[in-house]
Amino acid sequence: MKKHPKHLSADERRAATVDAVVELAGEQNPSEITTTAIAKHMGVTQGALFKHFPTKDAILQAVMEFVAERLLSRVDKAVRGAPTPIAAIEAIFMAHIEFVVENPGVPRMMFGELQHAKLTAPKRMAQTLIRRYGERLYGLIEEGKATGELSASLDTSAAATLFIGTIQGLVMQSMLAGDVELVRKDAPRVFAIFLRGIRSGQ
Amino acid sequence: MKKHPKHLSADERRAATVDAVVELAGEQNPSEITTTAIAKHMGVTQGALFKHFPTKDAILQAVMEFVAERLLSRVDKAVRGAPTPIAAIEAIFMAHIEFVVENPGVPRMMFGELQHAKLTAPKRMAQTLIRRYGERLYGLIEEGKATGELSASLDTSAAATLFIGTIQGLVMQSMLAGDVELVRKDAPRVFAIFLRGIRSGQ
DNA sequence: TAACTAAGATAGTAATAACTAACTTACTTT
DNA sequence: AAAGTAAGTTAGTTATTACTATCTTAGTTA
Repeated sequence: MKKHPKHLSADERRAATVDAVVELAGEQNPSEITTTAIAKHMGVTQGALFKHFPTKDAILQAVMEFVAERLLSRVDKAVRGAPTPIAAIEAIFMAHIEFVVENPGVPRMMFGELQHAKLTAPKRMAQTLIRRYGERLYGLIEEGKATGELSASLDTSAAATLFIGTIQGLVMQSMLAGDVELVRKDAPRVFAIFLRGIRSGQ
Repeated sequence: MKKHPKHLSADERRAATVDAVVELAGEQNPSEITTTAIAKHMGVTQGALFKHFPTKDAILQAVMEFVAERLLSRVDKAVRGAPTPIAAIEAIFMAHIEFVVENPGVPRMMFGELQHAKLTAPKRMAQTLIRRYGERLYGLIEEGKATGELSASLDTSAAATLFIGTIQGLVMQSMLAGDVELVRKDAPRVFAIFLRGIRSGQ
């Protein structure tokens, strides 16, 4: 509910819709976000949404696509600026945390989508995102083992799982406390323990 | 849909209702579990549920109470049988994983409840459970630091957060793969990394 | 400026949700 | 065995959901 130019182009309206969903997901249970709520949040009637999306699922899919693109591009950027595998892993971690703090609705939506029994379009998007994310992690960890920075006996896929879980745990804490900023403060402390678990014995 | 004695006592019917919800949560999105689905799963009409619970929220609250009791009693049992703090922490971890594998709907329900914007009764139950769980963890970690098993410089609350996140990450993996058994296999490998992160220098 | 098109509003529909009132069946108690 | 009660069924009500058909307005092009 920021600015209300009545008429937007189709592209702009679609982008505004995605933004609205991401914002709403930061305030309320993603599974309770109705098309009416989305429309109201953008200052438009509910029916107008269906001029730009054939179905609600298509809206959610567009959101997941947007999120995937944004997050992965940040991850790639973080990797590029890091001199060593460990530095890259830490950079990814912090970039991810920053993304979560800025868009607290995103992990909640992701988790919500994954819970669906049948394989909906947005759920498939979420799966693809995590898979691609995991692949990047896997590669970096293997690289770290090769350079000797990380323990040679490290279980790579277990480490990747723990990495994602570490972030997940922080998100959960923030949901419990109802305070997103808490994540930013706790992140380095939790990451330090994770790092100690994977780096080569001094 | 196992056995259908038409008439049960109120207590039995309430227990059967809780069981039904836990089972359903293992198969489908918890937020999509309707009172109709619950009733059908127990071989009873939908209206019958409201002879035993005033509202749907009351059903969910009863489920959370049941879950909290069950999980915490397992945790306490695991602690009692462990000789050292590290052994206790590992026992809790494995007991929790076992609980999750047996009741895959539980973590999904918990996470779903926490996502609600307003503080519903079941959400408060979930918060209390995690808080009490965290307190036990905190105490054990401090104990481990005192005995020298755990690194003296360890950040206790960060370690507790990571512990929960470690389980959360495993659950997420299982939801991605759609295979709960996977958790049981991966758990020891992931826990090993966590342990390496918290225990005292080699 | 007239004609056309794209975006939005209005006012619906059908499906499904939680919940309820009235009735019926099974069990218990004396 | 009669009477009372607890448990369950039937058939609703109201509210809300995603989605849609029809009309109106704003913006663009000839």
